[in-house]
Amino acid sequence: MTPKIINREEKSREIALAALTVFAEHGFESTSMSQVAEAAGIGKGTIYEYFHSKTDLIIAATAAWVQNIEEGITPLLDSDMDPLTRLRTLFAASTKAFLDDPKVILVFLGISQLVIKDPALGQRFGGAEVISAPIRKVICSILADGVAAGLFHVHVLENSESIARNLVAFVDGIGLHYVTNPHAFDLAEQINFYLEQLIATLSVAPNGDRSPGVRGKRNR
Amino acid sequence: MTPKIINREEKSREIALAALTVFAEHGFESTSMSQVAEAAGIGKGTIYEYFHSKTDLIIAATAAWVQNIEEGITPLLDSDMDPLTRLRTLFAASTKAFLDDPKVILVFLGISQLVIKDPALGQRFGGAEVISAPIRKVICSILADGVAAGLFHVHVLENSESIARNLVAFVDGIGLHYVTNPHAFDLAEQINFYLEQLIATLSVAPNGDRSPGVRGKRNR
Amino acid sequence: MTPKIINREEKSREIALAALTVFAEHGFESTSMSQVAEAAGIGKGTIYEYFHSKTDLIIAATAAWVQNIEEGITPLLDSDMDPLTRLRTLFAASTKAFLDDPKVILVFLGISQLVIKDPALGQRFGGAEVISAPIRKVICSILADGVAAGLFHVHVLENSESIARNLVAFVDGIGLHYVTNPHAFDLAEQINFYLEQLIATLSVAPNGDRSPGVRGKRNR
Amino acid sequence: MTPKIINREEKSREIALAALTVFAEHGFESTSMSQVAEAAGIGKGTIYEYFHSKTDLIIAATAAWVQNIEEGITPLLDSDMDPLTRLRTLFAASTKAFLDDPKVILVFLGISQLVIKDPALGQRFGGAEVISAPIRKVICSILADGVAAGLFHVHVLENSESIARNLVAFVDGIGLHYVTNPHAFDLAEQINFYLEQLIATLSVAPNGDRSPGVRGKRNR
DNA sequence: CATGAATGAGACTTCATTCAT
DNA sequence: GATGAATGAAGTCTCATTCAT
Repeated sequence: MTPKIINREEKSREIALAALTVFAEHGFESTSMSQVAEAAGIGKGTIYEYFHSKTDLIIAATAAWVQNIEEGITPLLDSDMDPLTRLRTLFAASTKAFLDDPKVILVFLGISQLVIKDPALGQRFGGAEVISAPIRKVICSILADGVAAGLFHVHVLENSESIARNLVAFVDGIGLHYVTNPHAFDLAEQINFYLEQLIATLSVAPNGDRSPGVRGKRNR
Repeated sequence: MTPKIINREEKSREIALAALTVFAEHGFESTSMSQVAEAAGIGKGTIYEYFHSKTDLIIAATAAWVQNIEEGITPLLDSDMDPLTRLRTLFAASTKAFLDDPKVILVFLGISQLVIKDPALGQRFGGAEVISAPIRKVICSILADGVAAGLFHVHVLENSESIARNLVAFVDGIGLHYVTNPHAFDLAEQINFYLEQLIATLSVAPNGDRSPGVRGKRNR
Repeated sequence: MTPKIINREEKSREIALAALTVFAEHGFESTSMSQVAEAAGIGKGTIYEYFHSKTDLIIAATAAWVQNIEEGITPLLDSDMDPLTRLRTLFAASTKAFLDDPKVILVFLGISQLVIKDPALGQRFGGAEVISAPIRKVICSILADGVAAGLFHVHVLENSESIARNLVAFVDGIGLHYVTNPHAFDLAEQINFYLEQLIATLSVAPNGDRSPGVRGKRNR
Repeated sequence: MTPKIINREEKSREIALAALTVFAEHGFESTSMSQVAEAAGIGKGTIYEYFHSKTDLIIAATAAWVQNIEEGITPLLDSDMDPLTRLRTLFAASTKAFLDDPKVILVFLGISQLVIKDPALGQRFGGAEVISAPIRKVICSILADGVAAGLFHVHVLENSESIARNLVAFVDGIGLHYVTNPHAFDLAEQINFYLEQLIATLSVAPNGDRSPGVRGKRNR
């Protein structure tokens, strides 16, 4: 009469997070549902009470991952720090994330492979577009604040979406290269190089000269 | 009685190229050795005469892929085109490669996952470092020529390795995002935006002012 | 505080009938207890309050099915129609049942398989013997009436059990063939052919000649 | 260079026959592929080299079964025995088959369930229609010979297909009832009763009177 | 050298049954 | 009594790899 009360929402998230951990450790295809179950501390069959298939599980795991990222960077959204510092903090965080747990990108690769192989899944899930959305949003916000503060050139505004998208793509790309051969180069240095180069491009030159880069789209 | 004379080298490459094709179509883990054999027009067991394991095969396939890329871009190395045109041509080619056959990146993802999961493999193989080497070399060459031609600032020289590495990482990153959701943005436009922004940063400003971006590394 | 008063008998039958429906739709082994629970509008665990196992459930479902049949044909038992009409009506009903809901035979197949696999179950349950009992009883009754009315030869009486058994077996057999390939033949026509042939055999010939068929058992 | 030469046809049949044995023992759904493999003396995976799925396997097993039956009864086709003896021999054989190995009908039930659940399979496979074809053919042949020999009434000819179909259906039906509860009745006696009744109906009466049963179809 | 038949470990998934609430 | 969350055994099927020919 009093059925066991379970918060399905919460338990789903628990399982998804556990899955995230093991997917990040061994990759999606190489991780068995048994491993996920063990990591979640539940029985194998229980997973299927919450997720219809392994594919559904990685989608949820990815969503949980995105949410984690989002929660981590949200403070940068409404900060009273100056935009440059916020941008550098954001990058430092991304760098640290890669250095601390380089394999998380395996989750990204896993979902990417699924989406590439089954485009219908991409339609349903959104792909990297969805994953990168929160961080792109923060970047755009910072750029807008920078323009408002007179730090960045006004033309930055009209290109902020593209700038943010490229920035995120770069970080993912360099991160992927890094985990593939961590001894080849210094990740932090490389990201920092990109960042300072970008900031220089965005900034209003001290002498008032307009940095031309941000109007690149018109040069096609 | 006359033993069949076989050029192991050549046949290995044939198989590797066939493997490249199917890996690019379905992904590494989702491709069976049978499919590879069929694509290569040989028996399943024969593959094992040339490669010790499936992992060895994707390594060879990746190497063949890199060689393909290398051959495709070598003309840009010793071209008499001006550096800017060569740079734009190089980017245009990369863009075209992604647009024409987006799934090739599955090969890259496959080898990356292997390397990430088994770092020892990374040591032996080199990871993305090796894959991107030829293209980075070409970029560095173009940059050097640009500096020599007075188009790029001299400080570009000391950072050309980093510039090239970031550039390649960006293209891989944006390409990965693209194949994951081709409807989200215009790949060519996005890559072009990055390129022109970069060129602006590298170029000697008309007024002789030094573009500050290329010295980013000093700002750490 | 007042314990809910539940008529176990009645609820058992409700569940059994719900089970009958889904077993008839998908077959016994292919139907999950969840589906039964859903069809019955109760919780999965509740089934086990009334039935010890899935096997017990199909036994009960079969019994309920038999009872349904029984109730459907009982009117033919004490009818004032003449025996021939009653016989034809009975056959027409059987034919209609097969044509209307061919899959019900899945229940029969399911229970048969169980019984065959576990003969002990057969001992406990009775198998097709029990299922066909009511209809055989009606047939025997009709035959007796027919003899009494002078329509059927008196020798029919001593063989009525065998006649009824063969008749039921035939209908099951032809029905099974039918559901297996409904396009192969016309079920109604085929059953009708059997029926009229049988009636001819049973009937007292107009000229008073004895139909020899009903004495077949003596010819062994 | 000299690949192992395997007669796929023959090995397929071997496996199918082994499958037939175990399916007949435990039923289709209750038999695991491991059991089939063990019965066939091969590895589990080997089955899938010859059959695409478990469903394909039971189709092949059924076909092999039909072929066995066919081979067993073919001698009756061109026999110089008189038609009545041939008919009785055929029935005796069927009876013996059921008594010797009652569970074979499980194969029939298994395939029937599959076909009922997936009508498309029925289209592809033919259902009971195909299984019973050879035996119906023999029956029709015997009936024709009987008419030619003046034993059976000429009207038998025009109904021989229906007679054969009903006959087979009856045997299947009574066999199914029998295996479900072998203690309920005497199978041989019951089949014999049907047979002699049928023969009586078909036969030309000694006094030249036409047996009316064979014209049943006209009585609708 | 070349082949493909054979294999068995292991993957995903289903489901009858139990039991705490 | 009633429930449904939890489970693990078991099932079907895949596939990298081996090896006799």
